[in-house]
Amino acid sequence: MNIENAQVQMRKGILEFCILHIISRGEVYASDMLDELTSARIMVVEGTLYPLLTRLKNSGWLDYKWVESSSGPPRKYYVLTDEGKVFLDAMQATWFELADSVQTVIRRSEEFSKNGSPNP
Amino acid sequence: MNIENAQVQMRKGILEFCILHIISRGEVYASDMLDELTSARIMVVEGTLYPLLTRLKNSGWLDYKWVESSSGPPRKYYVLTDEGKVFLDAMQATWFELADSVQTVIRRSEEFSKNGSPNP
DNA sequence: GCATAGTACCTTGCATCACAAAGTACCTGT
DNA sequence: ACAGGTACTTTGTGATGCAAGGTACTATGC
Repeated sequence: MNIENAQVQMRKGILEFCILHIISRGEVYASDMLDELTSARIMVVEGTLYPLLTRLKNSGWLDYKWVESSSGPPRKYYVLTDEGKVFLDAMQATWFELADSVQTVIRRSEEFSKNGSPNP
Repeated sequence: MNIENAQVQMRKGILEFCILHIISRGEVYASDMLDELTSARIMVVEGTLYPLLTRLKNSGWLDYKWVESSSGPPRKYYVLTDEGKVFLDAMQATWFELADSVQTVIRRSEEFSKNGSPNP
């Protein structure tokens, strides 16, 4: 295992959360999402995004409609369903808890290297 | 897919980072790690932890030694190798970047719901 | 018309990994 | 011996990120 692989692992699941967030703002299609994620320095490729969108759709959290484009093939514009909004809220709570837990672990290591074992 | 599954996905890869952090403080064995992770509200079970430790060992980031216990079977006490320390630093940088990227996505959604589209 | 390029969406196959469940081995107390 | 607790291991399953290749539609150039 190398650092690139580890980075990929660390991002798993969080992608889903970020994509739901982006769709929560309004109708978007896949290329919009890729642009937004890229600008937030979260690299995603089509082979990851499309199956993920299909899964979220099949779970009932997304819906989409075909929209004709003036320059190219039609696009799938996605929106969040009401169930999807509930799910997104739950994911956000999970994210904050996780970030806090990781911060706890990091803080303890910092205290340890400053003071020696903080445990009595 | 349900919220439990999504939470599991979100934690993937981050577990590895947290475990390396815990081992970085000094020699510990598996039950120590489980206690520490549980107290940080990161639930892990043996079936996850042991294979992960084996992977990290095989990657050269951990080493261990058998230590006799005064009450029970001998224990494997793990320590970070020099390579492991370098890897942990890289993982930590990745974590902070990822947390920042996610925060960026969340912030944009908040701005959107306050002001409408922030894009000109 | 026809070919080329660009855009958008989809599918296949592979490797990785968390987890549940069952198993192995060691030590202590009775 | 035997039961109970502790510690480490293994097997099988399901989920999923991703690379690579494919399909389909539109516009442009000739």
